Amino acid sequence: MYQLIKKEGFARRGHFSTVHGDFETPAFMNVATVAAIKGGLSAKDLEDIGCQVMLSNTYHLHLRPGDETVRALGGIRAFTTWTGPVLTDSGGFQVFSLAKLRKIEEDGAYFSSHIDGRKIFMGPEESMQIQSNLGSTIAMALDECIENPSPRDYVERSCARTVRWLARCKAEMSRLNALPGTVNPHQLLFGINQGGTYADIRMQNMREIAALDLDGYAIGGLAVGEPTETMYDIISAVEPCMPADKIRYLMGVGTPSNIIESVARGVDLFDCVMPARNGRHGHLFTWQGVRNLNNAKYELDTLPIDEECGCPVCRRYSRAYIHHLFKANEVLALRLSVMHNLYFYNTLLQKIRASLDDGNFADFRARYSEILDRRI
RNA sequence: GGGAGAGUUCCCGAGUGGCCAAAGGGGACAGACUGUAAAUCUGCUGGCAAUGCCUUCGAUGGUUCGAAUCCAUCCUCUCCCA
Repeated sequence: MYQLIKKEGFARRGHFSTVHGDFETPAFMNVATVAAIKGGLSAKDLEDIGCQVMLSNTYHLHLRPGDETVRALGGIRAFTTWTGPVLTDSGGFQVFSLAKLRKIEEDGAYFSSHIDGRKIFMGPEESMQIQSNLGSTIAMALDECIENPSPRDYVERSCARTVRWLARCKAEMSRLNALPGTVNPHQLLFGINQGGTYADIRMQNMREIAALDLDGYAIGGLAVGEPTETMYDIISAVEPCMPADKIRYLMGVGTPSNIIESVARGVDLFDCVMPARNGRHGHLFTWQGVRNLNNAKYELDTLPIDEECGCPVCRRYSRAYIHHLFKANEVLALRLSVMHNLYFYNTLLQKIRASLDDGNFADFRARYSEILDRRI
């Protein structure tokens, strides 16, 4: 499934093959939490902006429209018409982000639905069953994403429980894949490394889950409160413990610079809401840095968002026009901005891959890592 | 011609003697956002040598220790009756 093509330092150029199509790594997954990219983008739009993998969410789709409904409609891919690979997150991040609405016990997490308040239970088996119904290419194990910083004893107990959950996820996934009528009988399962900001816990946890021989491994629980340098240090500490022949996914990260720096530390796969959310809020990523198109200085600016960008938005519209759309509160502002930002992220990863192919990733990193996050 | 009412800081609008540089919206300006409870949230919006001072609530004059608030006149606008 994962094939390592080439290395430059710790950075890895690879290829990942699935029953729903292959993708090149390092790769960025475009986040469609509720089976739609917020801001008004469709599966067709994803094709137009260079998306390789779409990501959706177990918790959200379980609540609405319901995973049984998605299954009845042929699975998430048929439902959305996205024909490529799909990764579904397990609901583990909602254990973190909906902390005020949930309670964690050994069997799983109890939520109060953020939509109508009704009680939801999601344990490892339930998460796997929902993801099986969604029929994604890759399912994520149910974990607890712990906020940083957290007390060491809590992190140790939480990690131990997440490992127990992981074993249950693996068993349940095997059972579900073997059932007749399963939407995707070849559904893959990725495990998730946790351990907060404690390098030794992280490393020990990584060795434990590596022993389960899963289809891929994620680093979770980063970019949730700790300083960026701490995040980089944790990645570097965990990396030697990760199986070299398995894909590595850094969950929920990050800024363009975070991605370049994480590739440099051995990460293959990313996802982040930032390009979509910040785009909706007027922040546009460019090869010179980040522009806030809400700013008054763009009122009469006839240039495209990014003169170096070849996206459908930059080929046609001016900063002044999109600035106006934001001021006028038009949904087109969101759509155009998210489209540009996702194109930028997908292109960023494409350029990273090209630089690895050419053996000059170090040059690429030196040129862009600093400037892409700065505000202009 | 007769009667009633209204004019507040960029806009709408609250405020009827001190706690008022003046509530609350809107707009403007700026910031945040990292496995999406987010088309959201936060800050700011008279001036200054700034724990204070100055200018400001249609205009002018007055009452008062003190006026956006009370009185007089004027200006402008709205509504009703002729």
